[in-house]
Amino acid sequence: MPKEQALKTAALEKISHLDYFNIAISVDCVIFGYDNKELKVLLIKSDLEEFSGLYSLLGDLVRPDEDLESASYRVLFDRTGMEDVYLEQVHTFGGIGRHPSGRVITTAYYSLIDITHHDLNLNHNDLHWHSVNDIRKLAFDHKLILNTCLQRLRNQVMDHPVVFNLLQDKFSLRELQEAYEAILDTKLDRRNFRKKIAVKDWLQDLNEMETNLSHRPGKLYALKKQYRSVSPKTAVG
Amino acid sequence: MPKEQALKTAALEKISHLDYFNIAISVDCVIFGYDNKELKVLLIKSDLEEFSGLYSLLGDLVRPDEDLESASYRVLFDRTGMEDVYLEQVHTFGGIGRHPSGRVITTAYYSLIDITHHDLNLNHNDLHWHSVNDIRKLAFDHKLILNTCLQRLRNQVMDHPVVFNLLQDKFSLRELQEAYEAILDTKLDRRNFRKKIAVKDWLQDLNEMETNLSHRPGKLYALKKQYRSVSPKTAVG
DNA sequence: GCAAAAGTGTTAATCTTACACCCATGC
DNA sequence: GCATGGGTGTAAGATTAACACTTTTGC
Repeated sequence: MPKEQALKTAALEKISHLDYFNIAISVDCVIFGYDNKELKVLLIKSDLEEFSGLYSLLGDLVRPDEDLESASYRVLFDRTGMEDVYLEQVHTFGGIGRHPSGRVITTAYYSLIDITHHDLNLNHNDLHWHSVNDIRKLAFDHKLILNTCLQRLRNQVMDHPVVFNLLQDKFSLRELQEAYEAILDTKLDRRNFRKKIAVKDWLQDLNEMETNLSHRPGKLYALKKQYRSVSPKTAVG
Repeated sequence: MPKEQALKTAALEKISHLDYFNIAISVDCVIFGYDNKELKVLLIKSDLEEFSGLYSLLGDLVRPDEDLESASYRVLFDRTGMEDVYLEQVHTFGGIGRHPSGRVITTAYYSLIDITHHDLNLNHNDLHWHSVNDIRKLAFDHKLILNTCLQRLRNQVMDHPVVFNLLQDKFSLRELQEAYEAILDTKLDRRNFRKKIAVKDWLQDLNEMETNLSHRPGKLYALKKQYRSVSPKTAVG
């Protein structure tokens, strides 16, 4: 059994044997990526017997000396090697029976990362990117958590410059539109999309063009510096 | 010292002496009311020495056999005597130093109640309704929690039929508009407001009129039955 | 020259805002 | 009859949605 799984299971078993008044708190990260025109989520094979064969989100218990955001960044860094990623708290799930090893309340975060980033380094054989649309069943209540986070993401993309976190630094408007279409699971009109994005004034024209294409290349853009924020505006919904 | 305060303090002190790995989880309820054209929030004098003289939100530790919503409903019922109130989770606050007695992570809920309801029975001398606009400083990080919940409430009122939870069953459009104005802290145009509400089709015309007024009485309305929901749509933001 | 995608503007429909007059009631 | 708020419609402006043709590139 790989080292960090052993650690996690041990910690949870310890908790399930502590006195009745104990409640553990964890964070779970819904790590979204984007590839091949599909929205992906990073999952790991569940290490619990009850869920054998099922995948689960990446999470861990919160340590006494770290706040929730730090715990989420730690999970992200430990699993992906990436820092400075976009992360936002979504909801806390506290159902009594949600964890088979004992009472565990979990706070869900969603995160957006560039799946092609050089720093990305999946440190575990059982970590895989799954197409969000193909996911049927997950361990624990993680399908509900995923759905809740996906809904939140969809509610944000038109008002906040977050989709860019899924893309490389330079991108064309086509790539951007396809990312929006993957997230929203819908087709968008090209002209209207471009107008809508132009009005928001999020983009910097790089005066560069795409290369190595078998068709007319598009202009390349980057997100303006002032919008490249790791954390969202103060906790709101 | 009143009984339930003693209980809460005792529980927290116990936790602060348990081993380092312990984290307690609580819920805090931002209970909004509406009176005299002002948005109010129910607060209690803090029972902690560190915060003497300050008010705090109503909260309690989560018990091992109840989920987060149940804990919030319990706090609400114990403090106000009211059941079936509107309640919605907003955010979880987990900063390391946020509670002087030890590590306490708290999930914030906001709630809307009819301040004139017969069942309302504030069971404690130190419980008071405070105008949201007048609140400067609260115990713990409760000012931040209040602001976060207020922001969430403001984001919801135009899209979801929640304001009605602050009003009596029968209300005039003027009363409704004044409640919106109190929440949004802004003046609204009467004709435009009525059009906007009419389009949503939330209201049932009761064919009754206001009485005992020194001016022309308005029609009375009620929220249509299908919108009288205690819990919001499944956890989203 | 053909395939593929880039780039671009107009019109109709919808939604939002601003704004003013007459009416019903209690005193 | 006066004070107070109830009730109502319209026009201008802003936003959104639908829609098609020409251009550039690689092959």
